[in-house]
Amino acid sequence: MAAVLDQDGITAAALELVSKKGYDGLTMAALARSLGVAPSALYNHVSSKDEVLKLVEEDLMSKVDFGGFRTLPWEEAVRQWAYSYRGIFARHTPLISVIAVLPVTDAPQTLAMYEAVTEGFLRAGFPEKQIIPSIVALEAYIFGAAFDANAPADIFDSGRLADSTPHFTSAVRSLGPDQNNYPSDLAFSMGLDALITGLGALRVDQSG
Amino acid sequence: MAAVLDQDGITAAALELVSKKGYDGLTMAALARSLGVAPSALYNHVSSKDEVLKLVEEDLMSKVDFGGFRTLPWEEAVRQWAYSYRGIFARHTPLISVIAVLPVTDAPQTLAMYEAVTEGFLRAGFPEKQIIPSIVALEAYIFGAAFDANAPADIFDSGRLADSTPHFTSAVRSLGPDQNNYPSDLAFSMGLDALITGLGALRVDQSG
DNA sequence: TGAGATAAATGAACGTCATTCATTTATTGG
DNA sequence: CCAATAAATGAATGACGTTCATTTATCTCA
Repeated sequence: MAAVLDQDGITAAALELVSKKGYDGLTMAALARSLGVAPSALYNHVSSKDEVLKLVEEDLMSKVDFGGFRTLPWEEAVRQWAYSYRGIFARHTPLISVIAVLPVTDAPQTLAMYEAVTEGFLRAGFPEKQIIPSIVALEAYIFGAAFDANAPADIFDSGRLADSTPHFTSAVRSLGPDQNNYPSDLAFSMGLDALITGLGALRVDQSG
Repeated sequence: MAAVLDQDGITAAALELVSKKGYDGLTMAALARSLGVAPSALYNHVSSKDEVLKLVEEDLMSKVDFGGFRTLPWEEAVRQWAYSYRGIFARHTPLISVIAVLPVTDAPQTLAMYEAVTEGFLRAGFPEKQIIPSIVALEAYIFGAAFDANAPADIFDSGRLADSTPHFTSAVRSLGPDQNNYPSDLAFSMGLDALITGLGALRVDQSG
């Protein structure tokens, strides 16, 4: 029969659906409808909805910018990579629990990213043994920050319990004229700087 | 009618159910069964399954150990808090996407924690404006690390693509005798040290 | 050219969920 | 003691992922 469907098409349709309706709107039925096909037809090309999520994840990984590791100083490369990584997955947080536990074995785009990042760390003078833990630590931070990026502005509103949390409430108010001012971007920048400084100290050769 | 049910009982039953069957086993039907009640009866005490998750989350928050902020040097207090926080939520990752976006307004335990942590930061000499972003950054890292803690040991197995990712594959192998050795704990420790060092530098008065 | 073999799409069906609602049951307050 | 109320029931609903027997179209090869 004429192949109306393939994994690339499914991936593209899933991405478009997610961007329009969010992850709640990503159902097998909706996905099939957007492809003009019956839901059961999808199962000739993917084994489950989980596989659809993996396909989407791999596609997103290919969009993460790790090019700086070839051209920029290590600190700048990490920063560029981290911002790009967080920016992409902030809009795809439901995938994070999938990625964080997903073996890279069948994820070529993810592997390509790790290879480039590892090379960058080597060039920057990191001892081989420190590289994977450093990347893991950075990724943990990036994933956590991606969640944060979706928090509502009033997430730290202590409400009627403000009286019993005076120091916290005051610290929140100190952030800006708005009573509730969620500092997701500022926090990301601060923590990233701290990580870059702290991890950078592990380098043996600081010339990279 | 005799109140067989209340929010505390529901929370306790949900926690026990999760510890025995995981979050897949936490269904409204299973929860009701464990309480000897019909599923619909739950809705007299909680408005939705999401509220059950929020109740569980608050209960877990009360178990996070932030006592060090009253007694230990700032670095040690942060370390203790972070380890406790990660240890608890590593077994409850499905809650993380809920927490990260949940306003603290109706979460007294969470607020209590923030108040204590904020006080610790103040005592340690942090400028008020830096405190919330620092806590947010630490929390992002802790949440991301909680996901990591559940990764399988072979998550970095590059499989048949090992040849095309030589530096990465070698870096993974350098970690230990096991071919695939996932360094979740080591990574957490390294990143946490880096964050503590980097954020600690923001202090004005280093005596705390 | 024509006859399988095969890959792909269909539609009906299933089981699992969370959730709703009319009804029943037990307790409490006036 | 009665009425109001809080709480539990069981049946029903709709959404969802997934399966499967069946049909349909294309490809291969004699």
